[in-house]
Amino acid sequence: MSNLIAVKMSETSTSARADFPVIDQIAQIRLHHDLKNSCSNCNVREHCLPVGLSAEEMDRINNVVTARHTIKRGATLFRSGDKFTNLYAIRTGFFKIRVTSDDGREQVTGFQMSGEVIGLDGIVNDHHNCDAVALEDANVCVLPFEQIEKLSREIKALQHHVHKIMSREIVREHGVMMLLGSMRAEERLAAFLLNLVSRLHDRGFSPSELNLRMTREEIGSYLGLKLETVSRTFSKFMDDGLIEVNQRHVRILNADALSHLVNHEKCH
Amino acid sequence: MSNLIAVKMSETSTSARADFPVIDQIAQIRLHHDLKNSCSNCNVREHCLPVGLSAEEMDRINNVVTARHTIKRGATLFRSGDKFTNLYAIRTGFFKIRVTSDDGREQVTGFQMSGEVIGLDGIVNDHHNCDAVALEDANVCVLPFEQIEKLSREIKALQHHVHKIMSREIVREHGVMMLLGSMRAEERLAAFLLNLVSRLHDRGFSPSELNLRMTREEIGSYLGLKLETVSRTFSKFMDDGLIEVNQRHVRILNADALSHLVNHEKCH
DNA sequence: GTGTTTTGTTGATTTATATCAAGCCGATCC
DNA sequence: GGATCGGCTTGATATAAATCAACAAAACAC
Repeated sequence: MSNLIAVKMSETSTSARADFPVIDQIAQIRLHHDLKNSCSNCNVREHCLPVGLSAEEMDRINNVVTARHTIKRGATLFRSGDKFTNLYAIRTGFFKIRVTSDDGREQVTGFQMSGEVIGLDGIVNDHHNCDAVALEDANVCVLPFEQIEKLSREIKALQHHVHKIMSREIVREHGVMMLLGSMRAEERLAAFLLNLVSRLHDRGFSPSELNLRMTREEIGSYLGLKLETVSRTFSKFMDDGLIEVNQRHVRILNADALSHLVNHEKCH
Repeated sequence: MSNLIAVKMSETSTSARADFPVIDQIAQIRLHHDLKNSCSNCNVREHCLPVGLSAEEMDRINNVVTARHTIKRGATLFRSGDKFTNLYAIRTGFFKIRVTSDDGREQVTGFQMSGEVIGLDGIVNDHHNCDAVALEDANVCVLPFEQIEKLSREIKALQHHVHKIMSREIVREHGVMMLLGSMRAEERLAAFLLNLVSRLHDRGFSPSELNLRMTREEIGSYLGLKLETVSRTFSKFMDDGLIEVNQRHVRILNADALSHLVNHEKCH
């Protein structure tokens, strides 16, 4: 009980500094399904789990999560070609997902944060087709996919939740395709910042401040731009008073203007 | 029985002219689950359905497909905002899938053909987030999603197949993001042509000839290019002897060179 | 069949972004 | 504390693709 309160307080304090919570450094742990580690007490459960589960259903799902992994900054959780066996629910930390073409070109396809589930790409061919690289020390729940499928056959709400997670990813990628296919550099960066800050806000962080976990080059890869263009566009947004940038710390001063940039194609 | 033979013969002949089969024009039909219309006799079943189903399982899945729609060229099967209730398996015909931004910009996110399942985008919010527009007269099986979910809980192979279809879409979109984010115009068009012709080949059509069902503008939207650039790139490929273009008919003369273009970033 | 619209091609020019290059800043390491 | 290195910024220049424009060729309508 006191544990629960401590977690909530630490949430508040980290939220105030517009940053991610610091996590402990245990390399890998087998769970003993104590209160502290159960899904029902996890502060990202509203992202990973369906709502309205019975206590019994919650318990069964909890039993599927038999392990957690801690991934150090810079390490990969899985990489292209790896055999697919698990999905991973991010508890804490921040990942980039990237695909690599035959000739070695890299493309970042997403930045994923706590509460998000990664690894769905592996289902179709039983092997992953992308790499998941931790951009800060991270902690993930290991979800053996066969067990998820088994339980999905028994718990309707879980089944639908899994479908929603996959559909959400498809819709998200539609948005990225729109961004890459028909937006200009400023629009892309504005959309990127607004998306990030909104997702962080959902998780109790500041609606106007964020700490970027990725380099300009990684942002560029995601947005289909070169790092110099990303840097220049940040500078332009600063000059225009839309944001304040200090290294990787960004404060959004005029979200409306950014949003207007995204939604209203500049007239020529 | 004679019906089956007729279908196979028509397949062969259409395949020979590197084109899609012409379809009948019934606006909408309720199925009577006769032999002719059953999934087990459908010539795209290997795409829509899992392999190794028992006769009883096949029959139960067949009963989910209670309707078909015929969509005329230019008509939409579903559009953004529509309530989501069904997935659609394309029997014949060709669709473009497009998303539209708030300010009216369109982005084609995919071109889907027979055997492919569309509508997955609608699951997450109970509403579709994109439009499916027929680029030629089309015929689709209507798959009420609730029933798909119900049957998926009972037939393990169907459940996994649904998951694979969604995962395949995620992986496909990764590829498009790579294309849009890090390839140049020639590479994009080469990748597009090779992808199209390969999917057509899977369906029994020519491995080197295809009839484009979309305009240069639609290709451009998909590839993040303007129609003039698409046209010029076609011309360049012709000049280089890689392809032969007559209107919308394309013959691939040097697939290796196209493939080399995609996989080997041009040195500067 | 003729007129009209849509679609596609090609050329001239502009422009957004990439590329090349230099220097700066902050972190890390002896 | 100074040296080193990765990450970032900014300027000058190059370039791929967009834009503007004219026209040709199909497709469609009546």
